[in-house]
Amino acid sequence: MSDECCECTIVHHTLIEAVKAKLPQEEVLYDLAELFKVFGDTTRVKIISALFESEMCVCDIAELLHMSQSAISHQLRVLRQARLVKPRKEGKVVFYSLDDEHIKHIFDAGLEHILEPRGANYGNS
Amino acid sequence: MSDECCECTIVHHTLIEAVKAKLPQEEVLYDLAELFKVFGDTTRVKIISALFESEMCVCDIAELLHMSQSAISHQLRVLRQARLVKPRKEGKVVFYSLDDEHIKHIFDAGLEHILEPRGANYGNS
DNA sequence: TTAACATATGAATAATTGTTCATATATAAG
DNA sequence: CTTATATATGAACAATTATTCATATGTTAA
Repeated sequence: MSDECCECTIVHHTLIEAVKAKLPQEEVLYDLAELFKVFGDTTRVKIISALFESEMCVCDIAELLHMSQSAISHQLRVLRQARLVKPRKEGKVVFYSLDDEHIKHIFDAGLEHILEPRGANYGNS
Repeated sequence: MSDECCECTIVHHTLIEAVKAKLPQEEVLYDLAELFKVFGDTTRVKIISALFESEMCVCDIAELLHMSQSAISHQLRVLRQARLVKPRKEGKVVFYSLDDEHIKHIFDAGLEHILEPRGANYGNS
């Protein structure tokens, strides 16, 4: 609980303890980061975006995004493992669709931020 | 618009064109992925989570998360560039706070998915 | 069974990214 | 000015990750 990790001396200990007490469980924050990581790739965002419109087979997605079947299949696995998409098998063909409506919420919440008119730009120092 | 990139033959061209017409602009999807990428790191998720409770200085955050000032400062830059946090300078000390309420929406939408009771697990094939 | 095809997956490679270390900048105090 | 301190940042390194290539699995049709 002391200053072992931080070389500063102006530390607001009371505040830190108060915030620490309110932080969600470590595991929840880890899982949350893992989830957002899945959304943090253009290819996967495109796949999700496409599946908002319609269920699609692997082949269609590959064609739509001009990417290899293998690349799409690998990404679908990541999306499956995050429970974002679910497969439906019909003969040789596997159709993927979105697993639940939370995905739309996450997506739209992100869009809100992206499409917001920009004020001061803090990015360039 | 043909099969150059996909070795499959069962391609639903009509569907693909329909979906393609409805996809958001390439740039929007790219920016969206970039935004989620920022949320896709445990350290940054923890910082954001902490700032929900209170504005904090760099030093406090470093102490809270048991990390170096440098590491936190680097991550705050990423968050700044994504317009997720904003700095407030007070003498030598810089206090950071969340830039807008969209962040809470994104965060909560992610939590919805994380905390949902799990049904079939598609992840392990 | 064999051939054809849609999808999945392991290994390798290239690119991206988080942290550390050293150091720079900026502000306050002496 | 000089010193001390809070924060920022460039470079290097380690770890992670997306795609490609080759191949495996599973299903249909002959």
